[in-house]
Amino acid sequence: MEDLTERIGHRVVEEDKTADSYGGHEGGCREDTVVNKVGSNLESSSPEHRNMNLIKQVPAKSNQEDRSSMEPDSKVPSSSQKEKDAQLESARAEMGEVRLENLRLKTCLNQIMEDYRTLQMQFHDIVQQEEINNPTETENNLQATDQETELVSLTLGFSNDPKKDGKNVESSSKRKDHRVTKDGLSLGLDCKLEMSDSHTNGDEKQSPINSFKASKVESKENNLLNKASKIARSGDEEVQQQNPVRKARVSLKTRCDTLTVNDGCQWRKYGQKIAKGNPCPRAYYRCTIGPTCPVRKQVQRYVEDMSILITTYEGTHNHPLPASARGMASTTSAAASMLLSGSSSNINPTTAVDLHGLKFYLSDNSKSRPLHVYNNPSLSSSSSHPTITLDLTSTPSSSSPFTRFSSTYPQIPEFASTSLNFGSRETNQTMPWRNMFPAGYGSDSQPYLRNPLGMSNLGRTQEENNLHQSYIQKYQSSLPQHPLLPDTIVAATKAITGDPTFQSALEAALMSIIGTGGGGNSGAAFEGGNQGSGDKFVQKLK
DNA sequence: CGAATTTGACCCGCGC
DNA sequence: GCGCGGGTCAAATTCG
Repeated sequence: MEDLTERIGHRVVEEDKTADSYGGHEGGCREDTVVNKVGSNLESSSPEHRNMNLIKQVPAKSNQEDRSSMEPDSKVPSSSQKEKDAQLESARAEMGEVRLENLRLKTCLNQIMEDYRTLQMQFHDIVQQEEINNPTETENNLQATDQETELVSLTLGFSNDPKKDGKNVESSSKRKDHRVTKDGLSLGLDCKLEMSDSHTNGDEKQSPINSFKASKVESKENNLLNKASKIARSGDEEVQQQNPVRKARVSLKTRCDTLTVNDGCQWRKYGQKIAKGNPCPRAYYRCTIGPTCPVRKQVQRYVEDMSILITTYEGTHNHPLPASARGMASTTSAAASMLLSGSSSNINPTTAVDLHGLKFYLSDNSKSRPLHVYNNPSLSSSSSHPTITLDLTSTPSSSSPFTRFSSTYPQIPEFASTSLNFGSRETNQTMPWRNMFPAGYGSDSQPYLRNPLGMSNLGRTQEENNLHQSYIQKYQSSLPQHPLLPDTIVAATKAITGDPTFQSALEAALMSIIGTGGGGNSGAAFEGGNQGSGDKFVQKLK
């Protein structure tokens, strides 16, 4: 457990290296494909990787020479010919290894997909059974039995709120769990918030499904949440009144020349505002895929680097998402789940782990404010909006705001927040997610952010969570300990990774970012030939 | 002409 | 209580 992040970091780097050599589409690429992929990677690769790619090119090229040029000279081999032969031999051996590796990857991927489908079917069975058992959903069902609560275990919650008493936590978690049971995999963080909202607004008779349909009113209700919470009530509601629901936000920092990153969703702009401290206006968007979708996003240029776009997502989609948007949705909801449950674990608030270039910053967010409070005073900071920031820019360490965050945080603890920095020092140029949001990026064909499990932790059933846990444990036990990490880091990492929500968030984020060939994404290789990375990574995870 | 965007007004929370 | 700033609304405008 303790070195999960270390291992993941290790693997990401290793993956980065191997990705080029395996090239991989769908786990079964041919050698010429390797050459093509490698070639296409050259522009974006770092010098190290370029070299590696060139090395890997040799076998494939020589494979053709093998047939065409080798035969005539075979009877009178010169010294140079011997060298060539030796090269060819080694190349062949290497290719054989690659073939085997591809085969293994293929098998592994198929296995994972099979497991996933099985799980999905099991989940649907459970949902259907429950619907049969409880044909009419009423508020009574919201007071589900403990058994049912155990069946669908979610790690999200607001237990980090010191004011919240146990009773409220329990009752709210029951409602949340129930909601997820009924609504399926796509639900996440804000579904729970919505439940709380509707509950707060006295909409207790509304079933989760009905609340879905009737959620036209919901956005209004969200707006009026605080107003409504002022109305005197009894019991849980009174407690809730004292503990306004915190809406988690997920910020993405990306380099992007366009007005907004294309995340696969349809957005309608509903407002724009010049915020203090940033000459660039902040735009407000609402998801329009579902007419009642509560998801919103804010888009603003980063004041210190106008080429960086900060996109802040809030809420969870309450409708089926296009494939191109699923990865992002699962990543953001997983990150949000990590954020909301993060402070419940004993995390050193200054924990920052830099693992082979993949940096993770986690902090206690009990008083969290958006990280960009440091970097961009113009963005909002509200204690009711804990924010997790995923930095997908390639900012070097010297100018990385997150590096500054890491160093300045202890002096300004109230600005606690959580960030995952995917912009790394050494490997920025080659990280597979680096080009996630290039300018002018196609709208519906994004191969990025595929989650091979097709879900985040948010919508998991107990069985799925169990599988997930064993998956993580198996994965962890198969890896060596990192000898270089200081004990403090290891201890901090242990604390962090001990949080199952972190695990799932990390898994979802990495998986979706790296992408796989599964889940209807057949043939859609990651841009820049990193599909092989995903396959290999999946195999290693397995 | 309908949909999307723009933009000024308004509401609300927070700090002083 | 007041002012400030973030967020949202909705009428006006633009776009396809």
